[in-house]
Amino acid sequence: MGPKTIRIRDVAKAAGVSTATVSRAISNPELLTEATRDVVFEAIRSTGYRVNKAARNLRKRQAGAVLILVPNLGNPFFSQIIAGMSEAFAQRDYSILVADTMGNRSGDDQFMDYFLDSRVDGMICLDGGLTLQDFGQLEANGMAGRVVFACEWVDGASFPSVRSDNVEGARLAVRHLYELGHRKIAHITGPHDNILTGARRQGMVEERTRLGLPVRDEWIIRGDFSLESGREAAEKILKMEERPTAVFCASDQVAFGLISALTANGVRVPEDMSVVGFDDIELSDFYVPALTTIRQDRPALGLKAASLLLDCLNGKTSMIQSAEPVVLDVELVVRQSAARIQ
Amino acid sequence: MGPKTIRIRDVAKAAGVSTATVSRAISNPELLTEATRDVVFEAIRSTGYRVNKAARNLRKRQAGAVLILVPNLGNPFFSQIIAGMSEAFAQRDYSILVADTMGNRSGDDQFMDYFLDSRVDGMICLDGGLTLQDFGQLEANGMAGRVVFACEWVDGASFPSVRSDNVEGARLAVRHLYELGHRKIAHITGPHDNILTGARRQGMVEERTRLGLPVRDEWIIRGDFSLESGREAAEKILKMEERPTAVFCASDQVAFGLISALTANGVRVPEDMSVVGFDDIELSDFYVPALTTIRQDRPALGLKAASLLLDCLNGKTSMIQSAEPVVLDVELVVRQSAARIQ
DNA sequence: CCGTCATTTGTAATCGATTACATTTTGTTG
DNA sequence: CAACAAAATGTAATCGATTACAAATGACGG
Repeated sequence: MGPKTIRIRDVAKAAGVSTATVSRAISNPELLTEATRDVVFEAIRSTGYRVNKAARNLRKRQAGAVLILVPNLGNPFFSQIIAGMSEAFAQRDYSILVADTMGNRSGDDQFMDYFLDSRVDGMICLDGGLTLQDFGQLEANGMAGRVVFACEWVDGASFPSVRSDNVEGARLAVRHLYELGHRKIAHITGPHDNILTGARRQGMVEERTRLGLPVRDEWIIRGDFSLESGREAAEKILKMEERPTAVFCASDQVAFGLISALTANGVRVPEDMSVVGFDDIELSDFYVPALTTIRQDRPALGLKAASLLLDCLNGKTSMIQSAEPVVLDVELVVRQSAARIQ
Repeated sequence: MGPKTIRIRDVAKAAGVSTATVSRAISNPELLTEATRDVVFEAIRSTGYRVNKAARNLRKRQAGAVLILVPNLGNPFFSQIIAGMSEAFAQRDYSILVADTMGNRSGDDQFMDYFLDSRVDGMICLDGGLTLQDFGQLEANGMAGRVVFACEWVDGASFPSVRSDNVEGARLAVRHLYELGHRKIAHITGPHDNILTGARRQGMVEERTRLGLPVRDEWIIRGDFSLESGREAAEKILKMEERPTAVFCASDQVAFGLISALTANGVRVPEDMSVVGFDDIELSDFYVPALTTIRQDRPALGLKAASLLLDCLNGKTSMIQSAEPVVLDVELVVRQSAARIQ
């Protein structure tokens, strides 16, 4: 039996005041006389009191926690964003629950349970793969205004969101390759139902058209952001009758998979083929060759998403209204994986 | 404003029974007649009732959540372990809170707050950097028996733990290099105060001695598991008067940092220098060259740690007693970064 | 020194589920 | 069918903090 728990009542007794006063000392200190406040705080210290969150949450009808929904925790891109968010939430005394959807498109709405069980007050969704049906659910249960999207988003749904300028990122990548003399540029996309896939491909195609580059259907290869899909794409590229001289990949992981397989097949990067990624995860600077890529500002993404959600939860309705997505600038990071065409 | 919440009382009314019966239908269905059970479940379905976790937690004096304490969420090695755990906990209806210590050795015991605020019932600690003082705290607050260590651990403290066979892993690495003809083998360690650092270095040194290999102090280079420290180590190696022909790194990330910097300086891996890592994160198979490394079974680690903790929390004291650490086998994964000496 | 209003503090209801204990129902047996 | 045990269900206290409302205290002008 551990030391028996100290309730607010015990503190009240020790301080010679009512429980209401103790409660106020904690959450609205300005309501109290300096004298009482001091007495109460002293009592809190001497008893070692800590508020019981379960009781508080029950009474205040809130959970004191937020859910972060990630498509793949194993991907460092996401885990580093989370690291950023966690700070913002910890400061405001929210706990963070993390759930990995594992690309689970089986529509079991598991994330919904967190809301329905009142385990969380809000959610940051890093997974744009939610179906519109899920959204019906969300709104029907009055959870609109408690959800913020980060990185990904859902077309047609008007939740606050923070994202990088994906279209511009793709343009930057293509332009960079163009300036290095490349004309035959391929693209490995993300999964076909992903919203980022669309944005990045769109930017890529637009810029390619604008620059008057040749177009070949087979130069747009379907991937899924994963290492493995980069490897698979490499095989396709090696078999092409007209091989591109450069590839823009929808993620750094894809780029790694691609380079790894190309190298294994005797195609040197960047001498024989230039490669550009997207994300700029930490490893990109340490790959061989160091990866030229588009940087997303992960800390800013996490922080901004966190503060958007906090605003929503604290009734800053102005924020909720502004369904204008927050779009963060991206940046081309030039390293060694893309070179002037030989 | 949403549809007003449905309380257990509402279900009771709908089913024509008492709240106690409803509660029992949910948590001890075997106590009820099949008939009443059916009536209650039907009422639950028709009302769309969901238990309020805050109320339950308050009454049951538990939190329904566990804390996972990670030294660095950005490291895929950890995030992939978490992915494994999360499944085990979700099944048993526990939420997981994730906190990143960010290598925070400032002794602010932040993780303690989660317990004291009764936000979590238990913790899995992936960070062996806790000081003995922290442990005094833990035990003083009756939190022994609620903590499980995974991967890392703390010497002298007797918490249940799951870990890989680090010593054997290091031996395997050295032996492999030996068999490839290497005699001058260096080692880049983890941070000096880390428990894994000790185990891996010990295995390395033991095997080196056993095989009668030459010893040079400067061949043991201090790192900290990070990419950057691998890069720094490369500089030291390049300046050595007697350069080793192979390096065993305490983590895959270190190996990447090392290879990246060596390559940038014209030292080819594996032709001029062999490198072996530790962990076998997903990327290792996609690095250039693909990394020869020691595989830790991450899914098993996560799963085992999770079930150990669940056992503890559910009073399987037999488990708590057995302070014998669970040690999982490691495996040498041969790829391209270590080659026969030329 | 009193009345009025503002400030500070206290009392007790409340959040919603669980469970000890009490009561009723069912089943068994002589 | 009475008598009793076992099984099923109900009643109400409880977990611990918050807060609406009530009461007390203090300030101040006349």
